[in-house]
Amino acid sequence: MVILQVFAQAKAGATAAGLTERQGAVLERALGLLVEGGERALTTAGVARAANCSKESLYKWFGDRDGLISAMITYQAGKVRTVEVSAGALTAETLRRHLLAFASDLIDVLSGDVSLALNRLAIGQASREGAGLGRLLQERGRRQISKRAAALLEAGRKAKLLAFDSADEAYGTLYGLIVSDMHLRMLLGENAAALKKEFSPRAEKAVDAFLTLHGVKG
Amino acid sequence: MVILQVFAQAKAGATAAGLTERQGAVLERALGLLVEGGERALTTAGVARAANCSKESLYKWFGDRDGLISAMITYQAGKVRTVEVSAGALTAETLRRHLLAFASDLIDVLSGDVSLALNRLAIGQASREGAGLGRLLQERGRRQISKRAAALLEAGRKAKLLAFDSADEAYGTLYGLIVSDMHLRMLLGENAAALKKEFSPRAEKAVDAFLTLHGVKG
DNA sequence: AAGATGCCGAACCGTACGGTACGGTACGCA
DNA sequence: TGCGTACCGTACCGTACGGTTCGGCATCTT
Repeated sequence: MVILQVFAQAKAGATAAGLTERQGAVLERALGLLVEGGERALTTAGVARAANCSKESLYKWFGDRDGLISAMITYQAGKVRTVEVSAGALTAETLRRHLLAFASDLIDVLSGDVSLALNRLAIGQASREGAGLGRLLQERGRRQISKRAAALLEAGRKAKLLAFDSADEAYGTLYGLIVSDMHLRMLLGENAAALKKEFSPRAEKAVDAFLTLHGVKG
Repeated sequence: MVILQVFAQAKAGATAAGLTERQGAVLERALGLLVEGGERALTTAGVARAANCSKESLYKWFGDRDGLISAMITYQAGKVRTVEVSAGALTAETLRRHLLAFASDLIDVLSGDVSLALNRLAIGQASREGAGLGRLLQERGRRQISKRAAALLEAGRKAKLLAFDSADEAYGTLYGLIVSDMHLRMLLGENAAALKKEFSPRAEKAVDAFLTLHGVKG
């Protein structure tokens, strides 16, 4: 059984990707620029100026602009960690609590400034260049969190508290119930804080609905 | 009670927005460019060349590049129509059939080339410029389809086939069950046809799940 | 002490884009 | 026949960006 814990740690993002601390700091500033002004603000000159480094160093470290962006994604992904915590036997109540925690963390992750900015960037470039950034973002970001959820669901099934055919499909149901169209609306520019405030209270209903669909009555 | 029917009609998109047929044709070409090459391909010179018109005319008709994009959105929205068809009394079976049709149409709309391209464009520009395009897209695109769904849900409640507190919330549940993360994955560049093929069969399960949650057993 | 390395800051280059201006043409109208 | 209007095609302008180059400085190594 797992519990999902999200925490941010700048150094972890850098060292996880085999980067100098200085390079991590540069990526941090680049992310700041991206969050603040979108893709338009993410110019090589702008990053160099904001990070007090030279463009020469940027190109030496990251190759080109796309390399910089890729590094930003992996760096950011390195900061978000999901911690596995084994616990005692799963009961209906603890399962529900874990699902609620997952829902809350999921909403937190999706509504984060940097997450939204990176998703916007990857989506904006998805048309040209065969979805490389999109795959990267998917791989480094969504994959882990969905793996955690799958593990939680699997534990629920083993404890005979949940019933479903496909864990992936069940996860899709859980995700849809929690997120609905919140993420898209945030990406389109709706006030993220307001939407988060609107959807957080619904998380409980979403979990209850999921348990109605897939819970084993006991 | 409503049935949702989606059809495309080029002329309707133009005249609905008070545009010349020629201007509609230009917007059509512009949409083609956008679908084909993403935002990078949507240059004023490129549109002029592709549509055999002069840049001068583009600026006279649409003001500037943003005006062109806005016109493209409203033009495209004008092509997608939801037709209200009144019918006889709603039964459990017809309600289910209508929900299934809605799910299918929703998946069709979200996975359409032009829809994806416009959503990518609006999302890419959501950071700068106070989400103007995003609001426009939301207003002209999502709003109508959600209104139709709300009407259907309301009819279901009136016929004592559905039970829910908030129609908006129920719609959110239905939407989440149908779409899950399909839309986002498409926007990030995953093969849209493959995803559509993956999610279409699930539509039935989604509707069944929705009826499990909100249906009145009879 | 002397070279090597790593980096900064600034200048530079080619290109591409948004927007404007202008000459030329087809068409409607008096 | 002459004039106005609307439009096309092209050339043009200013700017901004990605990427490269270079001079200079500070630190490290031998």
